[in-house]
Amino acid sequence: MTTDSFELEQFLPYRLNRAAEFVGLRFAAHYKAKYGMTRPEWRTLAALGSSGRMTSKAVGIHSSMHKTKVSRAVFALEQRRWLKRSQDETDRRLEHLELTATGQQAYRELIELARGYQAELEAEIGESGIRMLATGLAAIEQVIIRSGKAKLPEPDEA
Amino acid sequence: MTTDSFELEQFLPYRLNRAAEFVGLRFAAHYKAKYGMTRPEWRTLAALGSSGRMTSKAVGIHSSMHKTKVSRAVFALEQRRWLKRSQDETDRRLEHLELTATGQQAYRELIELARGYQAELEAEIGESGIRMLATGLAAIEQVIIRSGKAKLPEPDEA
DNA sequence: ACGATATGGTTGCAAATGTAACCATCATTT
DNA sequence: AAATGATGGTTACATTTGCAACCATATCGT
Repeated sequence: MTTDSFELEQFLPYRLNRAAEFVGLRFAAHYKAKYGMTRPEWRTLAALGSSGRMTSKAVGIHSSMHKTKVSRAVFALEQRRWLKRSQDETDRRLEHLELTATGQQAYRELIELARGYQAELEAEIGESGIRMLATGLAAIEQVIIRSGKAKLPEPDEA
Repeated sequence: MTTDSFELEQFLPYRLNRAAEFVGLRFAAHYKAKYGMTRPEWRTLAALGSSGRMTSKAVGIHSSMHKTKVSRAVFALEQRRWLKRSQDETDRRLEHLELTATGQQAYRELIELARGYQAELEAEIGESGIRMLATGLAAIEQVIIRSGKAKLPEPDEA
């Protein structure tokens, strides 16, 4: 009986993925063209830029990225002299990351780009569309948090 | 002036991507565990299962996948004897794809899985959340279509 | 009818990613 | 204080991906 129609077009995971991919790639094209940076790098920069000095682990939590992605992004940004590491004195396992002056400059430019893109999106999607989307996403975020993949970064700390 | 706060948490591409990843991976875990199949394979199966005989290119359009992804997925499904190809008689460049009996059986099971998961999601997210999300996604889909990445498959044809 | 161009589809190669194992350090137990 | 186990972070390896070049066939312009 339940053998009737199934349309990919109506399937939520599919729709979400397609929308995310479209919206994400279009933005990535901007910073990739302008700064040759990858998404993990952009996210790392954004995390450090907005929340300041923090560890790799904290970056991962802030930006929902796996250890290894963060590790490689940090390495790349370090090469570029956009960030510097410093060992924690009391716990020598962890190192604190911080944007350099150049890094902060790049951050400022990048968030301008991001704001511009978000505005562009809002114009295309329409105000009510955006509001609804945001509400729906918030609901999913709740599910994510409940599911244990929580983040919610307090002003400092993981 | 515009140098004030920027939070990744509020950035639409980021939020969309995280939600899509969460929702998508959780579903993928189901069919990966049960059938050892990849997402491109699942999408291909879904496209062929719901719309019947069509070409690789059409599959790509139906499921928003790049040529190469489709090509590889088709190959995998063929190995598994879930689909068979047949040359078009009048245009020998293209080949038509069709699910075998086994493939159709797998399809039926898979869409049961998908329906179950979608129901689960709706329960977690809540009815109003789902409605809003769907509306927001529809708005984005309009943008995608206008942007030239259209799909909109007529009963047959690319 | 012939060269240029386009189209469906595959493949080679480089880059991105995920997984698991790993290293070093810290915490806990005894 | 030694053994056990956790934790932050990196790395090796296999898999997945994207891009561009490619092959074969078809179409278009002349």
